Amino acid sequence: MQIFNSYTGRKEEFVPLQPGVVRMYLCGDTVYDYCHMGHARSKTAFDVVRRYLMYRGYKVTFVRNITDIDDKIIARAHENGESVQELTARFTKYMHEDYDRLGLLRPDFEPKATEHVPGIIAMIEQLIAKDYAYVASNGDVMYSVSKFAPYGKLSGRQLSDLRAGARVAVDEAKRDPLDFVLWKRAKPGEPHWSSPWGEGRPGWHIECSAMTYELLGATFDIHAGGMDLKFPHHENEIAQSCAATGAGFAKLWMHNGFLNVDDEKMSKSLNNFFRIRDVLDSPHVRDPEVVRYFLAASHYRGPINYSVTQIEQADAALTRLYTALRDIEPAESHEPTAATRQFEAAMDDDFNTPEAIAAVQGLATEINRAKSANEWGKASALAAELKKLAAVLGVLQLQPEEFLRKGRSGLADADVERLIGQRRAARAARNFKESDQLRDELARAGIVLEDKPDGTTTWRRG
RNA sequence: GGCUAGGUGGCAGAGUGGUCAUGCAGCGGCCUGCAAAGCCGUCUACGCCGGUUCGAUUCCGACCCUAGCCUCCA
Repeated sequence: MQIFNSYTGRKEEFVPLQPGVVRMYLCGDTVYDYCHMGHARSKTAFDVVRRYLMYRGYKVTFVRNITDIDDKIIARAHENGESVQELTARFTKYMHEDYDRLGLLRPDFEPKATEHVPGIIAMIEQLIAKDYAYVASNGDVMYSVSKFAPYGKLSGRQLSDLRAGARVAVDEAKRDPLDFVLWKRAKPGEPHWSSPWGEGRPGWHIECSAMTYELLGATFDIHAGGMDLKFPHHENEIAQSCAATGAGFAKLWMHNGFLNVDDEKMSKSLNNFFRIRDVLDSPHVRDPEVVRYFLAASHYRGPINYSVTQIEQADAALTRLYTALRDIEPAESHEPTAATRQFEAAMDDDFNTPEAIAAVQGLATEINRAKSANEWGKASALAAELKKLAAVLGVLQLQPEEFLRKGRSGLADADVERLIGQRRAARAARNFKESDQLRDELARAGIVLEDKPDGTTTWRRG
């Protein structure tokens, strides 16, 4: 299996540190607001990575953190007139709701920054002892970037370039403008923990270093996150962890591309911001699997453009798969066909989900051919294969009729059945004028009818 | 300004030194009372200019354009 390593900029053969076991860390969210589609993209991309590693027989330990203390959280809690705990508990709950709806497998560990303060303090003490960190004049503890020679390697930057491009106002307390905060002295009224440097709280970057160390060890297999975290967050994690432990930290770095809207980054200021729950509740999304299909239809490292058109295309493509599975009972077991080989080859090549989807769609065509030829045993075996592969992408987990009849448009199921009954009577009487009128009426309500050779009629929401 | 990705047919989106991506949409056919679904067939491509090559969308160089990062951010 080849995986693109952001650290080296190359595809590399994946060899876990321990045979058969993969330890993986994904940067989670800061819980001060609802999760948006960008979060969905990143989490779904690595959910697919995790599922495929499991499909390949690895035992995967998957850690995704929750940042439940930082400047934005404190500011938002203050605005809302609620405590930090109330705010973060609420948005953690919403996050779980959204991620569960998206069908993300729950992490094996979901550490919170506030529950790992002792480990954070211990690591900062290590860094000070090894002279990688210092207590600044304002009482904050800073990481001294210039002490860590490989700084900038992950993001391909030179310290000199960074300094030249720095647009940050120079902080008097820092010895170098690129130094970053490990421990922040608490201002009055802010949440705080006792430390050797007085009452304060952790900086943002240190939590991931401390929590990976505690849960996965000094070195582990895969560290993943969004492109935007590459610098400075992941660069800083490397600096902290390697300096503190003297070991190698993550063996492989994976970064997902952005989710854009109208070819621009999604942002609140551009008013092109989409929450996960609003998208899942929108009329174009009959089921969250549509969103998963949309996300899997692009490669995880490239940019992806969110639009209603894209969602509709994903719905059409997924509808095709479910349509193929209609009227078939998937077999208990099956022999893998060329589609499985194509799927695995695609996924083995840095998780090429678009190519994997091509294999899945090809399988749907094979099923339809088998059905046309009345080869039901073959269709049944292929259906089992299709469902198994699709499960890696997190789709095709519903009963076909359940998916196809979902949707917000149109009539209640009972009304649909009643009108179909009337139409059946009209057709039996060869009153095609009336039967076509009934079909048109249903079509206007978003119901698509399909007459089968045996005289029965099935329906779906279009 | 520095750094990083990318520019593929009507739309979306893979990939490859010379033969098919895939889905949707279009067109022709089969099926159907007519449709729908399905099947068969089929048309629209590889930013621009050079170079390497028997042959480049694919390799190399220049150029143009787009997005992202350099500041919290998936």
